[in-house]
Amino acid sequence: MLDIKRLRTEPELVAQALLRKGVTLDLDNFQQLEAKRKSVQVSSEGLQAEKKKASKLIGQFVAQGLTVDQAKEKVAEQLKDLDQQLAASAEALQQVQNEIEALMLTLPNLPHASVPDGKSEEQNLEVARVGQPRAFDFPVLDHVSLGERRQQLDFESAGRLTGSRFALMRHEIAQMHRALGQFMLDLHIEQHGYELVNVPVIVNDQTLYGTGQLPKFAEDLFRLSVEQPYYLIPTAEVPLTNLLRDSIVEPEQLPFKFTAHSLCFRSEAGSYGRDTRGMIRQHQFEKVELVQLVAADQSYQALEEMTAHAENVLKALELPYRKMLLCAGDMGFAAAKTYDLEVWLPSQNTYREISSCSNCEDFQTRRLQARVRVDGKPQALHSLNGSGLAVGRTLVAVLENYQQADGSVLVPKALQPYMRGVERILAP
RNA sequence: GGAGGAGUGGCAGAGCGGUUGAAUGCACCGGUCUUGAAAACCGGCGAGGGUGAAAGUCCUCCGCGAGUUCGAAUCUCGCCUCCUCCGCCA
Repeated sequence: MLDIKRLRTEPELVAQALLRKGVTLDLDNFQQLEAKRKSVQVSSEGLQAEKKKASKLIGQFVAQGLTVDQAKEKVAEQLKDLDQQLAASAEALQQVQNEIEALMLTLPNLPHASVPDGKSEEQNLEVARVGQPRAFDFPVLDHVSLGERRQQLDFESAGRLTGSRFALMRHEIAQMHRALGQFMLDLHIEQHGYELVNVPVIVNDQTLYGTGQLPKFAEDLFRLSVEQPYYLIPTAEVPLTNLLRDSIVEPEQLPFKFTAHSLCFRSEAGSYGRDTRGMIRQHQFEKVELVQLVAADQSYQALEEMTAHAENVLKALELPYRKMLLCAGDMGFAAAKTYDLEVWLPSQNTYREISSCSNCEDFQTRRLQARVRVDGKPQALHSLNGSGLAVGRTLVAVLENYQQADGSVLVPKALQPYMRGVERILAP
């Protein structure tokens, strides 16, 4: 959530920044609401103060020896009509505040100054290109053909067991998938200094409000049909970032660096017809997530580091990729600055997103009340999240980039220790 | 699932209807003393929000939500979490 104080003090600036994200803020409406809120809140709190005083007065009289009825008699004049006014005033206040809150919840984070203008992914900026796409002297297969040829990728069974956009992996492909997750976790724990966390994949609505998935993006989530407001997580970012909710930490505890390997669930509403073939876009997938909670003045350095941590996975697996700086209009709701990593997919002859690393600044932590004590005063932390990496898409990239003419797939050197030394899978 | 018990500030722990945002201790910060440190002593020390140029001032918060009352940390109801015992279970 945006800082409402900023909206009050520099509304034009905020509106301009929002425009870069493609959001038009009705300033007149906002300022009207604010004016109303101010007057109603001042009078409401004034009435409340009056009532408190009167009640305390009764207490004093009783302490001096009057009976309760006598005491009430003495302040009856003051209390007259107060209740009615107060009730009306409190209700009015609640209503304006609800309206303002509802408005605030729809506003995305502001883009950082270093983020380029742009409406969609066409305006994203390529900032680095690493590795050379391999030249193939045979017709390349996509991962679906590679996997189905040996009955190790089975979308038909998954479709029967559940429905579309689910995958079933077997044997060597299932093993490689598992190995990838373990390999990534170890890298982040041992080389990059992250703490391993095993998170629940079901969370309540409050948690999803904290990171900004609710209320705006409810249709992207799977909600459980139980009495409680329980949802499947769309990413481990949700539980990891919420770990520091309602807490004030000491500066020396920073930075918090969490990693988790989890299942992720997305309803993918509104993406019918996109990436329908294969494992690129699934309702259920695995991801190794990186989350950092850092001091406000450290977050942009942390973003560079965290992106490098994700890149190190691709480098270790020797997968060609490029690093994109997202333009303002293509960024997510909570992000102030985002780098996407896109891996080369030979079958599509293009780069496809495999990681997204964002600095959310204090957009999430403000709601979460995740703070650090600086000079005795609580200050909102900055939160960052990044995929390190999406495991299913990494599997796709390995299968396709390491494929051989006979339909087999070489195992990347770095992955072999995680597959008991196996050097090749899907051999004919 | 059944039966009991408990949720108060960073922690421990009082308060169980009246000027209580909350005693006391520990921790923490500042000071006195000391060559220095420790001890001792003195003082300070929750969060969120409103208003104000500021000093200040006001509101809210004792797990969460309703209710009773002029007044609730204290009473009533519902929910959540944790602990103990029984049952079931991976």
